[in-house]
Amino acid sequence: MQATVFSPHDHTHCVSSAISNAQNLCVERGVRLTPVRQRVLELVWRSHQPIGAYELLAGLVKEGFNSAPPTVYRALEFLCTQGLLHKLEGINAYVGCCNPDTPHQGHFLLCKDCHQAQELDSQYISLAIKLSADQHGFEIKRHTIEIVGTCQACLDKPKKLESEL
Amino acid sequence: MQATVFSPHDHTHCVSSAISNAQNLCVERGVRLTPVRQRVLELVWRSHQPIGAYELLAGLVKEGFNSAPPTVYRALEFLCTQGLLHKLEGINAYVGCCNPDTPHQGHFLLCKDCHQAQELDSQYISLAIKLSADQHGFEIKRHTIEIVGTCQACLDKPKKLESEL
DNA sequence: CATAGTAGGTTATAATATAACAATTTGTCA
DNA sequence: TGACAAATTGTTATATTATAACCTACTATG
Repeated sequence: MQATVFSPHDHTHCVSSAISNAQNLCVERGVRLTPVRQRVLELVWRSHQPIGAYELLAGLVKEGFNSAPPTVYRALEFLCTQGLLHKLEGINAYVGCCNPDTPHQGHFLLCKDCHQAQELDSQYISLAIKLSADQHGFEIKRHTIEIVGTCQACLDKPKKLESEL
Repeated sequence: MQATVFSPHDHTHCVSSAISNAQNLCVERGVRLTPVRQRVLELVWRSHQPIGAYELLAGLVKEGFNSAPPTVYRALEFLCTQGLLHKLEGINAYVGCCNPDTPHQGHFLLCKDCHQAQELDSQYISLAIKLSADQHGFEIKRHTIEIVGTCQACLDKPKKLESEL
């Protein structure tokens, strides 16, 4: 089985490579990965789960950044526009994009037990969507695919007892 | 081309048949389509676009129903649970389900010009999603598919002049 | 170093959603 | 029927998510 966010891995490495990748991309594109933006990106990547705007804001505050919502929302907007993050609409939370070099739409598996999000890259899903849209003469701008359920790791865990629920 | 919400049609008919269908379904299932619930369902169906909770609430108030948010959110929860409505997560709005008899997940085309939502029933999309999930040993509970773009009708309209934008 | 454009600071508020508890209605069965 | 349990709705308050508007500061470039 391939490595996923659901399986154990060295997450520190994920974070640092995501940041240096983002730095390179921003230079190439002539856009600025300012301190706030980079910090938000790091905070998202450090989180083992999709993370909400206000939780990110709390993280920024701890490090002396401005504490007003627009700060974090502006950074998030920039990062999403650059394809460095994806927003999960179903839960109002953000996750790092694994492959920001090639612009694409996020497809996600969201585990309702461990709350982790695995980004998919399925040509089949994209194709099926394109076919359906074409049948309706519909021109696609972007799409949101969020699949909620239980990941392999959580399925393998022993079931919780009633008393623990 | 098949009839869609994007093409002209007698919407009054859509509303009344949706309501009577809902009434039958609720009887069959032994659940109660109370006045508030039915009114919310009607308001959603009457709207030619996906409609938000607070706009629905305003509609309820006009007719003497209670004006507090829980009123409408409870009705929406009931209607979504019964599969009579779908929620569009990307825009926090609700649309009537065209086929509530057979429980299913909604797949939607959302036109960013006319703001109408067309529900799809694509086996290909469902299958592609199932395949991807299976590859990851992921057990699907539900999924959200929202495709944003421009519908056929809006593509056919003459482009707006700069001055009109 | 002027200046235009971009980014960030600050205050206020809008929009969306839920918690908690009380009151009422409905179904059911002794 | 009348009493009780369960479901529904009313009510108040508040939590959560997001943006508007306006001002200040930084940055790149000629």
